[in-house]
Amino acid sequence: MIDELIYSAVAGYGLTSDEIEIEVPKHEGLGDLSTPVAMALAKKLKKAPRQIATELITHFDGVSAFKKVEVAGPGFINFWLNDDFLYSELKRLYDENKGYLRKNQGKGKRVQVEFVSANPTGPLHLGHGRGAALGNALSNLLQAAGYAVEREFYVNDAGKQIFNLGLSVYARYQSILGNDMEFPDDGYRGEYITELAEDIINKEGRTFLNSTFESVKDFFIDYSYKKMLNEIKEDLSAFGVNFDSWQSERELFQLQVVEQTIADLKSRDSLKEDAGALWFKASDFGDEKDRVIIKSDGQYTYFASDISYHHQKLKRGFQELINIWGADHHGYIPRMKAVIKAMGYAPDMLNVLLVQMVSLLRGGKPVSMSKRAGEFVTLKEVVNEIGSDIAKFIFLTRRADSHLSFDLEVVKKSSAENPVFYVQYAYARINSIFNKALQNGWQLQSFGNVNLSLLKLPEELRIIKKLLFYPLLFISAVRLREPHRITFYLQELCGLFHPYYNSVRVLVEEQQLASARLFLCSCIKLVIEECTNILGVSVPEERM
RNA sequence: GCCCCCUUAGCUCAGUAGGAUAGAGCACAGGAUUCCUAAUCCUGGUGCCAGAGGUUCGAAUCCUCUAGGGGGCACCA
Repeated sequence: MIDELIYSAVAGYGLTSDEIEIEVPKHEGLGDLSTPVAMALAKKLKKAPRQIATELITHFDGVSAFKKVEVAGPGFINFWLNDDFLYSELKRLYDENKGYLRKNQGKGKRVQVEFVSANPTGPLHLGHGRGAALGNALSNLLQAAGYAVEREFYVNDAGKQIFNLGLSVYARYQSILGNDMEFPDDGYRGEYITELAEDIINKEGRTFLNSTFESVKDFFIDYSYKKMLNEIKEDLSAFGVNFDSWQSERELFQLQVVEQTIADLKSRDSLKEDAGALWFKASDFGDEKDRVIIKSDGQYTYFASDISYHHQKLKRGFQELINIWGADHHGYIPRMKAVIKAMGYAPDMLNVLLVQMVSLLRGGKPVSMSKRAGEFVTLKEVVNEIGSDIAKFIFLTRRADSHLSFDLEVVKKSSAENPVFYVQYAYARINSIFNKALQNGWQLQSFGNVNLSLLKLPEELRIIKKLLFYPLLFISAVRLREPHRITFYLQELCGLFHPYYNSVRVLVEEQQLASARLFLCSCIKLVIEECTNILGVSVPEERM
């Protein structure tokens, strides 16, 4: 690999490869690759950066990969690659495929990615979809980088929200059957509550008409949340997002995990009693104040089971915990980190990625999304309307931590607003070239002695470099835990392919040249597949 | 009041382990199809990187303050 050549040259200066930045310069006149490492070393060595750079480049004398190595600007080292080197690397890319494209940064490290984890008190909304798309892509990305990834959905099937759900359905049930009762203030009001109530009427009739909620609550609660959870599973599955495990909150109580965690914290002297409640001394571990675990009425807070959930995650042996949360939970991070610290683990084992709000427009007008009021756009509706590929791609063309707004009408109507088509179309075109080639009697074995040095056009060399530099991009996407970088790369790659397709014919008369170009197309196809697999977006085999 | 995030072209957004002349798509205008898919391509220009200070060889990127937008500050979940 190219980066390794550079690493080895600088090795004598006591830098690890992590500290050596390699970048693709913004302008072509500045070389194919570049490193500012001499400038980084300047402080350390107390020497002028250009002087260091001038020394460094002597290491590249006679390295056949480089056509030219130059010191430029304040001390950049710019590299121009030999065409022959590009061709042989491209062959390696084709032969080794994923082995070439991926870098094993994880080395088997066990990472859990917990995402979505929506309360099963209603359907998934669009914001959940963003979390789902991100969690899914991030998991794929880390997996590709050699991490042992487990995807988990935490099911809040205990506590007050579930209770409210059951109560809401109960109230609706009663009122549909003519028993007028006041609807609970903090109840859920969506249409789906009525559907649940009607469901129960269809199955059980008027059985519960004169029962108090207390006497039938288990039935109403369990029926309702299980049904909602099922719908959530179906919606996610339709969205193309799957989990390895679903951790039930209830189970944590039943298996006494919560008690054990509290006992553990007690033994570490991290708890205190005050005003009849049990507190976690979060302020000892960097949080701004202490937090209640058991209320003075004896009830556990939500925080209690969350603590034990994370405790259990750590005990399960994960070396890194990634939580994808809505940005409205950001205030929760310090206390969770405090818990990790209190339990004797490094707080940076917990990595919380915040996903900002999604605001949805329809024809320029905002669509409101309040769950309680029952007016929200569900993930399902959006997926039905625009498809999961478009939805995912839009979510993944933004940084997680930036507010996102998109307009359903715009996204639907104007295909140009859907960059995913641009990518899919490139893929379909490549397939189409191959179909045509096969019809013409061309055979795959032709790659055996393909002569890549026929790929001399500037467009071709540009594409080859783009392909070969994918691993650099991959590394930084993994390091930063930012799948959206893959999305942008993909658009750039296709942005090179389409013009090429338009101006250069692949299946030319001259067999050797056609073969070389087909080879190039094959490599583009491999990389598109790799990227879209990570993003969780489909690519069409055939005509679009 | 305190805390977190955001502010980059008309719009939607990239670019931040400090690096060279800050990018893309859309929108707008004109053009391209005897030929592997026109959901494509080509040609047009746009920036007080919200503002002001600071740190240094170098700042959209780091620090401080200000303004605007969003979110959070429960013995709720």
